[in-house]
Amino acid sequence: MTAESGARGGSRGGETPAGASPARVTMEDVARRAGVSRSLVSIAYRGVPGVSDETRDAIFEAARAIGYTPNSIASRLASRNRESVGFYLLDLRNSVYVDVFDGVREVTGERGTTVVLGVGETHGSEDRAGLTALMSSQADVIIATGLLLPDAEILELSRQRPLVSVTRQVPGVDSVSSDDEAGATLVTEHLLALGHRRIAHLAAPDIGGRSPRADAYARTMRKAGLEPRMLTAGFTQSSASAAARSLLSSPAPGERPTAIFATNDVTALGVIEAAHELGLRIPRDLSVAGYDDTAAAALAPISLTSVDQDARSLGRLAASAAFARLASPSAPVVARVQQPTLRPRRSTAPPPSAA
Amino acid sequence: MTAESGARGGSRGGETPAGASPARVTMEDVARRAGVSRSLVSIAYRGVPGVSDETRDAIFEAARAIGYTPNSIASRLASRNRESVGFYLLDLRNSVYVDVFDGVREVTGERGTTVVLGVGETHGSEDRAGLTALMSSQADVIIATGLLLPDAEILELSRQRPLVSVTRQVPGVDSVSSDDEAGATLVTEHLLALGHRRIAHLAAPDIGGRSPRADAYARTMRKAGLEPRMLTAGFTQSSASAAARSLLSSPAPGERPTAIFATNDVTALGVIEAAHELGLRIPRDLSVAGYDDTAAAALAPISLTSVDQDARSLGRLAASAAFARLASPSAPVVARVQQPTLRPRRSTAPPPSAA
DNA sequence: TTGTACGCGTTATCAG
DNA sequence: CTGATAACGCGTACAA
Repeated sequence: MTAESGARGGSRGGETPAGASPARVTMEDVARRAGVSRSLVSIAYRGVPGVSDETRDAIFEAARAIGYTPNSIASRLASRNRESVGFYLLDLRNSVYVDVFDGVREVTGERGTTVVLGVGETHGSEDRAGLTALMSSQADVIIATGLLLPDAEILELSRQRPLVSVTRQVPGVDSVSSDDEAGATLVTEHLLALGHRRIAHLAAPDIGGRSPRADAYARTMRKAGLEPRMLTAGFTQSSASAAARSLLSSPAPGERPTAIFATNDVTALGVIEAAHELGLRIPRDLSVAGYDDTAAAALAPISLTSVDQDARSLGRLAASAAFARLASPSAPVVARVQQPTLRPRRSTAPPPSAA
Repeated sequence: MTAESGARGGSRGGETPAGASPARVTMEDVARRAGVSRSLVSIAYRGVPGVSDETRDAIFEAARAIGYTPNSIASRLASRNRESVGFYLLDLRNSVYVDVFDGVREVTGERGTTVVLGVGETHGSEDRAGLTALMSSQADVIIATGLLLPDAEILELSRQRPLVSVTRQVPGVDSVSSDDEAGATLVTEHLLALGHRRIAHLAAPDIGGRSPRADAYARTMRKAGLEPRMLTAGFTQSSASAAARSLLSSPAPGERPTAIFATNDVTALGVIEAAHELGLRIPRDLSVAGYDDTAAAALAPISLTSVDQDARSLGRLAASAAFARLASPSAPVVARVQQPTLRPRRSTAPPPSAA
C-alpha cells in the first residue's frame, strides 16, 4: 500500500466547478416557481392524494428546473415517521456482515425504508461510537451485527432504542442468529471423522459474552477422549496468522496439530498464510477449517472447509424482527435461531499419518 | 447460501424488551432535570465555551440518568454548519472501495466530521438512487467511488452538490484517481516481457466514460506488433468467470491465450475460477493478472499479480479535496492523479512454449 | 383542491 | 449564566 505520491493534475483550463450553490433551494422556492402553495408541493412529493395530475407535473417540472432536492433531514424531523432502521456492522472486510446487510436491504427495500449505515472497526473494538451515531441520527430501530460489546452493555443500549442483534445471541435482546454450537460441532466432528486427533482451535477474543463455537469444539473433543487445544487471536487475518505461526513452528514435530479449526474464515485465511510461510502444504501437512462460508473460502485455490450460516437469510429475518418490534414494542423478546450447514472442501483431508 | 430454515427460538420466559420508550427524551428534559436552561444544555453538548465545569458535569449526569441521546437530525437542520460529507461506493464486496472509505475516514476522523454512507449495487447499475439519497440527507459534499453513471450525468449531479469522483476521472468534476493507463501498461508490458504473445484483456462494461485500462492494453499490444484481444464481462466474479470459460474453451489449442489481464481483481478471480474448472493450472497453463491489489490477490494460494493504486491514499486525498471544495466553492476543478505500482506475483510466469 | 398555522428538536442571538 | 425568540425545511391538521 505504499505508492508514489501523486503529481498535481492539471485543472483543465481553469474551469470552475458546476456545483456549490451557496443557498439551498427549498420547497418554498419550488412552490413559488410553480405558482402554488408550499403545502401542495409537499403533498405532491409525498405522493398522497390531493393534487391534480397536471399541477403535480408542473411542480416536478419547476423542481427540476431549479434543481430542487428534497431535504430528508427536515422531512424526518417534521414527520412522526417512526420507521427508520439503522444498520451497524463491525467490519466491511468480513463478507458475512455484508451478506447480512444485503439480506436487510432485501426486505427494507420492499417496504421502501431507507437504511442508515454505521461502520465499526475491528482494531478499535469501539462499536459504541458507531451505535450511538445511529441513535443520534434517530434510527427508530437498530440492527447490529458483529457486536463486540459485552452483553450487559448491549442490553443497556437496547434500553434506549430497540435493537436486533444478528449473528450473536444476547439475553434480553432480540436476536437472529445461527446455531454456532451446532456448526462448530459439525466442523470438529468432520475433522475427527477424517482421522485427526491433534486438532487445535483458533478462538475469537473474549468479548464478555458466550463463546459457543469454542465451547462446542471443546466439548466435542472431550467427548472423543481428546484434549482440546485452544489459542486466541484478534479479529484480523494478520493477528491470526501470527498466532498460527507460533503454534505451528514451536512444538516438537510430533506435537504439532494436524488440523486447525479457526473461529471464522478471516482468521482461517491467516492460518493458511502462516502455513504457506512455514512451507506446510494444505491439506497434505495441515487441514484447515473456517466458519462463515465467506466468498474467499469458495475460491478454487483456497477451497476452505467452512460453515454456511446463511447470513443473508439472517439479515432478512433481522429486518422482519426489527419491523415487528416497531409494530409491537412490548412483545416478548425474540431469539430466532437458524441451523447452519457444513461445507466440506479441499482444505480438510485425512492427516498425514492416516494417509 | 441455501440453509435450512430456522426453528423459532424460545422467548426466554416471556421477557419484555427493555427499549421502546415511546416518547423521545429531548434537551428540554435534560435541562429540567439538571435545573438549567435549554440553551445551556445545548452549549454544553456543543463543547463551546460558556459553561462552568461543574454545571457541565451536572448536565451530562442528568442526561445519562434519563437516557438522553442528542438528536443529530434536529441539530443539523438548525445549524448552519455546512461541513458534512457523504460517501458513496459501488460495491461493498470489492475491497478497493472499502480501502478508499478507510482513507476518507482517516481524514474526516481527524476533523471530527461524520460521514454518511450510501451503497450501490453492481447488478442494478443504479448509483442514481444512492447518490440522490446522499443529497437528500443534506451531505454538503459527496465523495463517490465506483461511479457507473456516464460522465454527463455525473457532471449534472455535481451541479447540484459538490462532488469528488474517486478512482475515475470525469471532465469538469473534481477527481482523485490513479493513472490507469500507466498501470495497465505496466501489466501488459510485464506479460510481454515474460514472453507472452497471446494476451487477452477482460474489460469492464462500457459505462459512457473513458476506458483507460483497456486503451492502454490495446496500445501496448499494438506497439509490440500484436493484435489486442478483448472481451467484456460484467462487474461480478461470476460473470467474468463465464466470459473466461468460453474464451478458454472454444478456440483451437494453439489459439488459446496464454495470459489474461483482467480489468480488476474481482474479475481476475473469476478467470481463476474458470481456469480451475477447465483443468488449466496457473501459471503453468495460463498467466492471470488483475488490478487493484485487493486483499484476496495477496493471499498465498492465489498470489495474483496486480496493480496497487493505493486506494487508501486516494481516499485521503479525496477527503482533502472535498474539504478544499467546501472552503472555496469556485476554485478551479482539480484532477489529482497518483502513480500506481505493479505487484508481480506467482500468477504470472513465462508461457508454456517459452518454458 | 388551496393556503394557514403550528410543531419537530436544535442552533444561534441577544438582552438581561 | 438565563430565558425568550427567531430560524432550519418540512409534515400535518384545519379551515377556506
